[in-house]
Amino acid sequence: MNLKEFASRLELSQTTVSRALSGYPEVKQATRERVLKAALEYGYRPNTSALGLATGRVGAIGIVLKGGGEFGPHTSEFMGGLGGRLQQEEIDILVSTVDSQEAELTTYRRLAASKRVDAVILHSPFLDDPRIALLNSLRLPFIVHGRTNYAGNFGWLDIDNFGAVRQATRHLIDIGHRRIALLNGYRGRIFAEHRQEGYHTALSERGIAIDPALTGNSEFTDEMGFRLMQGFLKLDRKPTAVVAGSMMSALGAMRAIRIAGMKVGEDISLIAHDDVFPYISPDHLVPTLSTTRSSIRAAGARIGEMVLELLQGTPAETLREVWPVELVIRNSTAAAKTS
Amino acid sequence: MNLKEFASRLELSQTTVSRALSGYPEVKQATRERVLKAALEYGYRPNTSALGLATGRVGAIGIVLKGGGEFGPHTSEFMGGLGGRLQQEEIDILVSTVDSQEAELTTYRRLAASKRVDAVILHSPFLDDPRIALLNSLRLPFIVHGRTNYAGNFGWLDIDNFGAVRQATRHLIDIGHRRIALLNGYRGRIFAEHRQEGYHTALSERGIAIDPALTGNSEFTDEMGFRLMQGFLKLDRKPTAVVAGSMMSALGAMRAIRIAGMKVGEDISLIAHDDVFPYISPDHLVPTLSTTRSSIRAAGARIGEMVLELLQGTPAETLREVWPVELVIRNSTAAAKTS
DNA sequence: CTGAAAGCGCTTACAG
DNA sequence: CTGAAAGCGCTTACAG
Repeated sequence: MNLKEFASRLELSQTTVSRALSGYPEVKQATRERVLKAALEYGYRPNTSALGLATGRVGAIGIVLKGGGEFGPHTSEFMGGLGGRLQQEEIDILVSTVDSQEAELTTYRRLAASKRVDAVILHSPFLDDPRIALLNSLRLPFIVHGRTNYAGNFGWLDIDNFGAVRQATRHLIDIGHRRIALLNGYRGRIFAEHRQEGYHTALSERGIAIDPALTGNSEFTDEMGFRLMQGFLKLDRKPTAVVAGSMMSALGAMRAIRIAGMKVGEDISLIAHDDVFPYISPDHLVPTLSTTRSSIRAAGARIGEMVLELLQGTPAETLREVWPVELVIRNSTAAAKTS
Repeated sequence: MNLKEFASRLELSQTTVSRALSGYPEVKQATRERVLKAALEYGYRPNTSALGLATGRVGAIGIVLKGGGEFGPHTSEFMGGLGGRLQQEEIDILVSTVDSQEAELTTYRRLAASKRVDAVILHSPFLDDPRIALLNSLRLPFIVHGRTNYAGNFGWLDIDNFGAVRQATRHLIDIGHRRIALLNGYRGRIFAEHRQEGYHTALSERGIAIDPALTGNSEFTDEMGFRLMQGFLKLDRKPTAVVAGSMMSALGAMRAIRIAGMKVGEDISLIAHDDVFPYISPDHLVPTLSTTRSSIRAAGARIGEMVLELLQGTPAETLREVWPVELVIRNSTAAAKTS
């Protein structure tokens, strides 16, 4: 059913019905109630395309994902939070899949030119990310999950990756560890750079030399955690503690440690970054896992809110947040054995 | 830039430009080339809302996800495949998040009434799923990932869950196991029912009694695999073999087995269903993991194709596929110890 | 408080 | 092979 038919059934003009539905003040209360009730009864809803054409708003937020690796658990959780918040305003998420960085840029051009979304979420930014400049030039509103060094005027939400890893590393040093490994993301991604800095800072503060052999850069997967940990354990001077980038990396690392005949929380201490997945809890691992905790789902929800604010006219430069990260000590960390 | 401006720059009518862009045959070859070249140059693309209004097609396929659990690794992989195929036609995925079954139904009504998507993908169907009847009554085209018992006229793609588990269970029996556990999904979901039947059939065929204590029904997560396996290991008559529903369940189960001081592939045999995640390979586990293999990403891609065919007029009843599942024996399965 | 009508940016039947 | 114009279903400035 379209507006014309719906309005005629109510014996009102399209104008009045439209205004009643959109909450405009100039409609008599009784009329509005009658319209809203009838809309529910007939299941009338404005055609999105017509609405988009008339208002310029299409009620969708875009996110571009690389088909290969980016459809992972982190993205899922993030989108769960984002979608949950947007759903309250009946705004949906439009997912575009691409297979290269180049295709991603092309997709932003397409989304902007065809006015397919009201805004986009940019994620996992690089140092000086070319996507930022492109989105600015396309005048496509966006919020960044993460930060960049690009000095543009845009909103973002990031967690304190630097502080999280610095805190974790410091704690390990405090309880006697000197050979501390880091399972990090790929260089070039801002969050990985911040973590690396946090790690280096903590070590330097205590006068501990940095050994490049104790850093691994890869995806945050079980498998890569396993492989990198196996590599660490083959070193002549093995680490006695590890800071892992995610729960997935930690699971793989724990497996490698066990297979090598060592015990987590005794022979090797482990702290992982916990994005708070509903299906893997650090409290249920054996031993329970010390973590730096920050809900990526909550970040998604907040970013959804920030996008809504942005679209309502809030200046982008006021939409910037750094979330602190909490260190939670459990049983996977213990004082270094005196050798 | 809109069509009017674009056409006037080319000194052509909107009609001709529109036809050239849409590949209509009545346009002179030279004209078409000039238009296509200019479109690329100016970055002109039709406004999606206008296009949707004029044609009734909006270039998006919907998928409704429950915010809680459904944003997981299986969905991610599936969407990676789906999106990859749809992207070739510049069709995007519209994700709607809901938090209840009731909200899911409401969302289909909203999507249909507002003509927000051209079709939807239905996933994880139940026995006699109410969503099927609703989508039919809404006349919203859809393809089901999975099957249902509902006798409606619709397209679907499913893997042979029955055959996969029957085959795995049979193999374990063949190598001497009699106490075989099953880590399955929740009852009521068709795929879980099919797996349960495959398991029961294999046991019955060989005259092995079914012990309900050896079946666990839950999500396919590391944590649930761990917990359910711990439960099995507490039984007086422990299983000597396990069929796990996913790689995630298997990882948790392996952990539980190790913690109990047993060895996978020696004390306990394990076969897992492998949806082929790029980040967890059964060949890299220790021991390598025997699996029933079927790429959920490939299924997503094929379903994308089926949706496109459906929208082009292919009758739904001809769009039905059951994919066979391959049993791959690796080192996690071994002959039962003679006790 | 309500309504008639222009306009959003396309496609396409119709005319040439 | 090309174009003028109606129509898709809304919103909203304007008039009353």
